[in-house]
Amino acid sequence: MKLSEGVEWGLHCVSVLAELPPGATLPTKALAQYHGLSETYLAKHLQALTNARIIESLPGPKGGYRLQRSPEEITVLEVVEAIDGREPLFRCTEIRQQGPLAQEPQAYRRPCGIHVVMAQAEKAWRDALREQTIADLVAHYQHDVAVKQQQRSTQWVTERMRRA
Amino acid sequence: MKLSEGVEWGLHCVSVLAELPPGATLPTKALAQYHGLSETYLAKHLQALTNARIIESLPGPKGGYRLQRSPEEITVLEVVEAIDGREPLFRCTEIRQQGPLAQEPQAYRRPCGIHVVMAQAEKAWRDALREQTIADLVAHYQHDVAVKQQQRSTQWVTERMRRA
DNA sequence: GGGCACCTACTCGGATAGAGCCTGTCCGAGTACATGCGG
DNA sequence: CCGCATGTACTCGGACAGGCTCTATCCGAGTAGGTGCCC
Repeated sequence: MKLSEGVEWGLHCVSVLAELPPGATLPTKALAQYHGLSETYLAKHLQALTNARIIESLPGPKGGYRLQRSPEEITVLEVVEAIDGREPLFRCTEIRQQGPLAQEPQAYRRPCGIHVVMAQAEKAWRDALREQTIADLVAHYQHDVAVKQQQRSTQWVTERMRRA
Repeated sequence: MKLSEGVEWGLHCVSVLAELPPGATLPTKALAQYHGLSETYLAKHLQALTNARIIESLPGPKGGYRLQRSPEEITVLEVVEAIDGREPLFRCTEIRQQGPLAQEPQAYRRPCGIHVVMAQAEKAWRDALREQTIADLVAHYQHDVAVKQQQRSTQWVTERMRRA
């Protein structure tokens, strides 16, 4: 089992969009070039982020993508779920109700113990992702990366962004 | 993303084996019938559990599977990793080092912030699974399921198990 | 000179093929017992 | 009657196809601006 690679792309791209001036947008082409990604495939994931109300798109020659909310209001979990889906990692198929020892359905009101354990672990995973926001990722980036490199990045983005 | 369905099978089967008398074994056929599963496909997962040193196999007509350690010493995480693999859910491909803004490799000594967040969440998930053992699952089962049903189950297994 | 209609270029959006992993299956290697024979 | 060799049935182990999701791509719908024409 592995997460979709698009999750990594989405988190990086949302982080880049978080550093844009208010209202400004950045087209798919620039976002793809920034990290050396496939433009067409990235477009698919940006579409998923749009459907999840995380980013919004402006069509047309001066169009592009920008955040729909402030970075503090977007959790990492939202981005992961938008791209990878909201279905649980572990899906209990209730095999305890199968086989020669199966009882009538009403005998299984108590949840399956294995299902409970897996759900608890999954909740811990989701909680950890929910505690971190895009703003935290940006702060981590600004703290770790050299100022000069950040200025290069800002200039590169500024040359390709479209103002509101 | 979803976990392999074999994880559910493996956890249920290991729980059944945990209730066997010491030294007794149960063949694949019985384990598959118990939950109404495909015998041949379940065999594949039991093989993975054998390679992971969780269960052990005795060949021959009186052969079968039994736990290699006591239920208290087998964590849920071990079973999950034995069947689903030990690779991390999120694999950072270091796309921050790609594109026109890439620096020399030595500039990336600090870990990627996104990678850190995903790894922390994954650790929370694994920790939660590591805290629970097969013995806990069995205890949950014995607490929730009616005694009469447990007796039916024990009898069914006893008729098909092989003594040491 | 000003306003308007048209055209072009660029962007996003959904629908369409290919690769890799999970699912499902089969047949062969090895073992314990039952059986029949020889002593 | 006892011991042994053989045959058989049953078990696990690894190698072999099919389906579905993720990966990757393309073309069409829509928009903003530029341009040329008309008033």
